[in-house]
Amino acid sequence: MTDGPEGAPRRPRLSRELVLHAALRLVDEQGLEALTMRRLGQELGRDPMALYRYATNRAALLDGVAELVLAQLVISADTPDWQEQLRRAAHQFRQLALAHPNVVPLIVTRPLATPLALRPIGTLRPLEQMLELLIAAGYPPVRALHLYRSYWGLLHGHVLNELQEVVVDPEATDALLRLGLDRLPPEEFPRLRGLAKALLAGYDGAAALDESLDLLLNGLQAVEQQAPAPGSRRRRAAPPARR
Amino acid sequence: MTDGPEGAPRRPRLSRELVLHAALRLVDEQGLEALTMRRLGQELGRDPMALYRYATNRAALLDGVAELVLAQLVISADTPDWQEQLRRAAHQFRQLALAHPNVVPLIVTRPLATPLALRPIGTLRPLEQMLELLIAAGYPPVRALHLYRSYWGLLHGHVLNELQEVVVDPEATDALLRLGLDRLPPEEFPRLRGLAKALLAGYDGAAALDESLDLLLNGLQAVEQQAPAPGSRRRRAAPPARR
DNA sequence: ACCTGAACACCGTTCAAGT
DNA sequence: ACCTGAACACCGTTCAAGT
Repeated sequence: MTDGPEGAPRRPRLSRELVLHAALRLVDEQGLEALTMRRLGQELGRDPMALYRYATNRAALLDGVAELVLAQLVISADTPDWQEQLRRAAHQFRQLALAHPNVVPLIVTRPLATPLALRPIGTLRPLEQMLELLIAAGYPPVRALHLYRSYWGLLHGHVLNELQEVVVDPEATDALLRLGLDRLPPEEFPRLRGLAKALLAGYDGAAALDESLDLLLNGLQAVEQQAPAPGSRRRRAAPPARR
Repeated sequence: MTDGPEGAPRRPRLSRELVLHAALRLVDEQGLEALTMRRLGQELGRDPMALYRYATNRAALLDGVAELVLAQLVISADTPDWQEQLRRAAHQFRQLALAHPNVVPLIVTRPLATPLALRPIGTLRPLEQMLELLIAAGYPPVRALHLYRSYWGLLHGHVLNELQEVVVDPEATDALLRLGLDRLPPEEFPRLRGLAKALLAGYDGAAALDESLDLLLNGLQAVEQQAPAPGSRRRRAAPPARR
């Protein structure tokens, strides 16, 4: 830690944290494919082989980056209003995705490669916290698990949707979009072409996320009313703050 | 088929279709990272450089593979019951995902790299068809677009969820899962550890998808009832065939 | 004009050789 | 015992040299 009294400059002692933060920076700034052992080593002023002390693999490096972002998500269970808590976590997740768009493919995709119990611990913590939250709200554990899956699927689906709307150069959007649409045969794509204006208008991601959450929470409530209700105060699911 | 009267064996004339089908097979059988220009060339008995006639890029190859799968999805608009149609398309999409799990990362991820109007045409066709379907059902075009996004996000979220549950070796699942769960500190992960049985029990993907669709369609109906309704017959959104 | 394949500038990872 | 870096077996893509 003391970095060595007269250690070479720009060569702080490595650590897993330091390596992963450098990896995240590389991904944020230059995209996923810029994250190679060799470039990361160079970024840190080390022999690329040194990195294998902190990640057994390039795959482990990717997992680590995803974990670094996901671990910032906190779902606290010690709150009276669990629905509001889910809503806040959802918007927090959305902000993380917008802040690290290049990491989103990792977040949604890496779990496909690893059985749940073997995933990086930082990605399991939000799951545990959400289970705790829902169980504290009165849901039986198995039902809490199901609800967690719906919620998580919703979040993944949403950010994938929203990030598709982001265009690198908003200046060129108009021309680019029209160019692209003009490429489509009019007789086969009348509807899509007709929606050019709406597509250009873009997408209010926060509002769309709230709408999806409304659906989920309202749907839950509907189910509760005709089935054994999961305790906790009965409360409208509609969000308090709409735009 | 005829393979050329006396063409060299194993060297049928190339075409974009043939190249992409070979690429898909490679991905299905050996995973995404097995799809390289060189291995694909070898698979086809050609110089890898020959492939550049049919795909300008490895990225274009990836897009082509995703398109090949997605283009199998058909949303026909000429049916009386549009909700049932959405439901069928959703299950069709699920089946495609299960049939080509290695392609799913491409399907959910590649659109992030390309503006909508410039995507492979085969991936835009389902969008156009769904817009047609919803507009025929009475939705204003812009609303149809929003609904499409929710629906699409739901599908992506669902298959990502479901594919996480697939375990390569179901024989070893039990041991592996317990091993993994035991790795987690009990005091920090009591809920997750307590759900071991439920996690082992697996996941009824078709049922979960239907539940999500119920939520979406019921939620839609709820909105309609308090806003200008989108024409078309009023009908319960609950699915006809449940398990 | 078209096609081929040598060459370039990279990769991840292993492992022998050094200390 | 630890670390280093040479070496291996790959990559995608360019482009000059052939036809």
